[in-house]
Amino acid sequence: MSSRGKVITLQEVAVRAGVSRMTVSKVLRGAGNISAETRQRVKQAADELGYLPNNLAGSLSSRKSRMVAVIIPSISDIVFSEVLSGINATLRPEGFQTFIGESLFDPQTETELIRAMLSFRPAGLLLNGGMARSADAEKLLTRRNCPAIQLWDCDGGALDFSAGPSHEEAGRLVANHFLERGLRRIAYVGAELHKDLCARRRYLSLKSALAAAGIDLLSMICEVRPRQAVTGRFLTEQLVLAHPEIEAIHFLNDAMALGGLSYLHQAGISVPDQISVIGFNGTSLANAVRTRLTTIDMARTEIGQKAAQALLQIIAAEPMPGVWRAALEVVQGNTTVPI
Amino acid sequence: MSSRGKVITLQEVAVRAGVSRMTVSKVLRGAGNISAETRQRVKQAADELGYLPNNLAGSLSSRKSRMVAVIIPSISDIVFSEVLSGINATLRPEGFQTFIGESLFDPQTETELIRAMLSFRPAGLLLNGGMARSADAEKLLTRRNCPAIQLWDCDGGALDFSAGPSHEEAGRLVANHFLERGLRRIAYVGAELHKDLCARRRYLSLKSALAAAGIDLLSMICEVRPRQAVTGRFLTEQLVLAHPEIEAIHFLNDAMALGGLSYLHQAGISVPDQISVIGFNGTSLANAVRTRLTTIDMARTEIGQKAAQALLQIIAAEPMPGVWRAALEVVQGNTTVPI
DNA sequence: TGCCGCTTTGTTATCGATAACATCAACTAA
DNA sequence: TTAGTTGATGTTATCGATAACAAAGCGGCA
Repeated sequence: MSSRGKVITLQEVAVRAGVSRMTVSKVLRGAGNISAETRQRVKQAADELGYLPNNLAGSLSSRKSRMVAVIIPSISDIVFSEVLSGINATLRPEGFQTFIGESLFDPQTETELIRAMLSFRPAGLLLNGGMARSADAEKLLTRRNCPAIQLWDCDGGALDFSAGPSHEEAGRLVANHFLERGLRRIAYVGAELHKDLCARRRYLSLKSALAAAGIDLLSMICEVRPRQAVTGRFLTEQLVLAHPEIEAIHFLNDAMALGGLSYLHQAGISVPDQISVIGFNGTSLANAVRTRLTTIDMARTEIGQKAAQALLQIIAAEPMPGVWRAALEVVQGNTTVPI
Repeated sequence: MSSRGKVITLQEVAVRAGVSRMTVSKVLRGAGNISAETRQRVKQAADELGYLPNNLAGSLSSRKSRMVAVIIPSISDIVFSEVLSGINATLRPEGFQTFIGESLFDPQTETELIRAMLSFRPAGLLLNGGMARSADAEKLLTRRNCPAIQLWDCDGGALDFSAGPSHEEAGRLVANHFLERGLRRIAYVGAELHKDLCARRRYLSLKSALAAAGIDLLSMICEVRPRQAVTGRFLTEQLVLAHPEIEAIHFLNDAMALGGLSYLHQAGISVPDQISVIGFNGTSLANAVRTRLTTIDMARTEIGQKAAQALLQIIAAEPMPGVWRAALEVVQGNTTVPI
């Protein structure tokens, strides 16, 4: 906070409008009964002085806030931008502002973010599920002073509500998709599963669904490279060289799948004739490039909406613990054969 | 802010540790001279009670804050995630937390975000350049109570510092790249230029550079569709059908370029033999799919770093208006012929 | 012995708003 | 006329921290 010019407070506005601080406060919040004439005078004074309310003082005093804290693992993940749209579309009309923090899947960073955001006494906290959470973070959440909601995972944990897909279901859908097409030599390509626990659950679910059908899933997982296209490409190369017999690959997400496809094409491996491919999270990109990737899609915007609606309800009334489960849909592209 | 349990304040910690509020405050901030023994006792008390500082009160009283507000147009734009990494990498070690707001290129939303963030009296404000800014927003920025820095555009406006590429230069680079290869029937494909003023400047710069060479740029611009792959695909189709003579296309960004390439491939148009293509913003994706897109790259992380460093300096000392200009580099892919 | 200065801790006055209640005028109803 | 309402505005006491200064304890040194 640098010292540029004098800070305008309610007091200055009050003096200029010839009323008390309290009256100015009421006018600007639209509270209480104030005559039209006074209201007009106050507004004009505030405008002329360029008054900017100090939320620190306001929220401290009223113990209320219109700020909603959202903490997501990665802002570059296309996934979250759609969830966020849903959140904003629901909260902004109600006068709430969302402030976003990015944890980069790092528990330490997430903990500090939770602490920083809670210390501003927000109206609500929206957190991403499927992250390894530190003990400190858990403790902070226990002592939180606002409702907290889990996003991106319908398995709610200890929070007040959760909205997202079932990652177990996603794994099973992939298994079925491959099995229905008679594919049996199946591989999984992923990265950073120790960070992205949702992806990990999909992986484990796929693995056990296949195991139930007597199939052993081959895994190509790298914990140190990012969950991105380049990594998908690299791991696919490793996979194909080591296991040329593979018939199908499921990738952690669409970005990695696109990377993998780029290698398969270059290596002259035909998709889906020789190898079938499924990604996760239908993104606009996945359907606009040459290959239309078979993927699993869901209503991401709606996840955000449901989460925000739940938050509003919890703020208004009291309880409403619960879950909203996002429907998953396999989008048939041309990287697996249609049935 | 819901009423779950009693809120723990400095007072409760002080009582439990058998000291005054002030002592607790000093211990937890690491300020003043406090004996090791007292420090230990206070820390333990705070920990046992699960004390969470109230930043509203703290910042109000000290008129200092460790929060930095960042407002970006779109979190899904891969571009900003890298800039943000640079910002966080620089600010977090100094104990600052960044809170992000998303404006979606909407001036009204941006204005409300600026207002909301400034009303929390942040230590600094990082804004994206190249947005149409409302009069209210300008007024807020004039009366701001913290340093403000412009990102993503080295043309700083009225702010304290700016870090980013020169979009004029980018347009010229594209023009030269095409001209050097003897291409003369050139088109531009973009969207939402009334919102993304940086893109608009690149476009205008390209257009005038070509005009200087006696070439009339053909424009395919849609103001209502999003700046994404699907739009790139759609507009490219329109373009090619209406103007089959086109030899080169520059796209607003890599995502749109990938969409366009997908159409060109499907239509059996060979790249770069029949049509050369250049995108903007080398993204990891652009280099991992089948086609290696020729694009313009820059050190995005460094933009964030420079902006954050400038902020720290301005916070510490007083002045330091200035500019940091990000170097641009044409990355040769296989969508234009090498020279 | 008494004054000085250092370390450690406490006191008091804010920061800039809002909640809750008080006040006062005008007006209504009995 | 007089009490009772209602509407419009002001007063006082917080909210939970920190700044700035005051005070107490202690040893050193002339």
